[in-house]
Amino acid sequence: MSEVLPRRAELLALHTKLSSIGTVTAQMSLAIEGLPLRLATVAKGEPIARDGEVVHHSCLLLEGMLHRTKTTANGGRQILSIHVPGDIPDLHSLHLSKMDHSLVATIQSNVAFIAHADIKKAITQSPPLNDLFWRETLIDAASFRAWMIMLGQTDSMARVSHVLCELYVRLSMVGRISDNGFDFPLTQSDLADVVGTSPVHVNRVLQKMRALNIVVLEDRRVTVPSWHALREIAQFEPAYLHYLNQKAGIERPKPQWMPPKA
Amino acid sequence: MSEVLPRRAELLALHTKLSSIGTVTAQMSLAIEGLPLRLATVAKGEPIARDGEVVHHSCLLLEGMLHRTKTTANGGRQILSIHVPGDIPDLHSLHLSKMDHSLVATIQSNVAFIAHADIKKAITQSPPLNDLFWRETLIDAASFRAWMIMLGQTDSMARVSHVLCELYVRLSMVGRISDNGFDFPLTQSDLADVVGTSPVHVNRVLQKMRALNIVVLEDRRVTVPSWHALREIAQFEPAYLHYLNQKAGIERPKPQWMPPKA
DNA sequence: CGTTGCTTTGAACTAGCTCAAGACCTGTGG
DNA sequence: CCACAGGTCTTGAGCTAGTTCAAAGCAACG
Repeated sequence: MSEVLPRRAELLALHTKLSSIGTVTAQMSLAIEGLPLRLATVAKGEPIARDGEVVHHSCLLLEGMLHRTKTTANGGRQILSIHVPGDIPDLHSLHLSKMDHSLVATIQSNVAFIAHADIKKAITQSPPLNDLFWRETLIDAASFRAWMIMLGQTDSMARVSHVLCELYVRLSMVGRISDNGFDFPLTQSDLADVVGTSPVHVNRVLQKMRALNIVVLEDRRVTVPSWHALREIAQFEPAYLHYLNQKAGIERPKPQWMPPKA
Repeated sequence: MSEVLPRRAELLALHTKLSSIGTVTAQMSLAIEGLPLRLATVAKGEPIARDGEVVHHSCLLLEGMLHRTKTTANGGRQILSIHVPGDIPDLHSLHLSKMDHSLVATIQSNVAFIAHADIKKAITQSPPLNDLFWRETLIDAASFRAWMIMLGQTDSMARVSHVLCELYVRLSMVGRISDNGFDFPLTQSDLADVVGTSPVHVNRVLQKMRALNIVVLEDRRVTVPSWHALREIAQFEPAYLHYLNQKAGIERPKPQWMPPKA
């Protein structure tokens, strides 16, 4: 991908992610290396940032899965996004420090907290890094737009397919796809709160997709026997993810990078 | 709002908008003043930027209304956002130059195009302006999240209410509310593509709301007899708009600023 | 006046919901 | 080793919010 790999192993996923959406020069790499990290492990279900809270750091996901969620006054819950290693799901808090939703660990995850002050110092020193981080938050927004379209315009099968397609592509960029599938820790109820339907209905949709051999969700793992069919049902067009590698996600996405064995 | 008013009349709405979401110093004001503008009038229905196109300028809305829209492969259409004077709806194209949706004039509108190169120069010279523009795009994203919640979790009456609440608040910030209402150029079909239901159903919802005297949409104009009731139905919480004036939108929002008579 | 675009109405239909119960699995404590 | 509790998945059956199709009413405009 890029010439300069980070010395710190924790930063590999971030580096891969940033390289997939922009150019990471040696100088930018250096600026990133210099960021003071506070490593932490977050247990499944634990909040990292709460709705309404004012935060002074952002959170880089190293390993595991996070999601953003908002509970409505009527007891509903909408999951707003799902995050994979290399993501900084609350980077927006840099300029919007009061959270308007919660960030939660989907499974036990390793994260690195980075103080806003340190990020600001780094991006002031490196304008290209400022722009790349900004771009990252803009792609985030593009993803919201894609989810709005899925929620507003498509039926439940297409919605489920869209979410799985997007995850497949994003996980493949950071080398988390194996055997045509990936670990998927959400319950069917959680998935219902992603796609805006009832858990019962999600169950029936998943059964149908399983029967059609399009996608199999079993034992917290998604297997995709037919990428073509899945993509077709979702009408999935990965352009909105704005990866530099144009072809990413149109054919069955190949893992772009392999994580080193622990 | 702020001490320093722009000398150029075109920039009033922008200045008001920026002041409502952040601090605009004299120096920032100067940097904005220096931006070369290309003024233009766009006819109703005309695209300003097309899905898939690569753009090299952004568009400041001076007067009128714009909306972002995406047409799906199955012939569906989702309206992603509605824009009021002072907005720069495609500011994101600064770092995401390939459009993943279209920007269209809802009615005949006056706009000012600003070249990306000029914006980049201005925000490089003024880091606070960089941050304020970034913040603007982040609030945009927050709005998408709010719409996702409305689409995923609420019934059609709440959806319609939400959209009207948000518009009411945002228009009030730039002084476009009069007689407890505002001009609303969307047809019922357009509104259906905002809230993700059929036009027929929007019609019935509007009739019900009219009967309950919550909101009256007639002759391209929205009148809100009961802000309290409207807000209640939408469960509208304007915190996500991240206005500095905390109270904006909780009580019936007062026009924050009055446009000068032409 | 005739066309065009928007709104309104009716009536049949359906995707997805709710409620409720049973099956299954995993971990915990006795 | 068993029993039980709690979470998840599955199934059935009746219900409802919203859809589709088609037609009619109503402006505004040339």
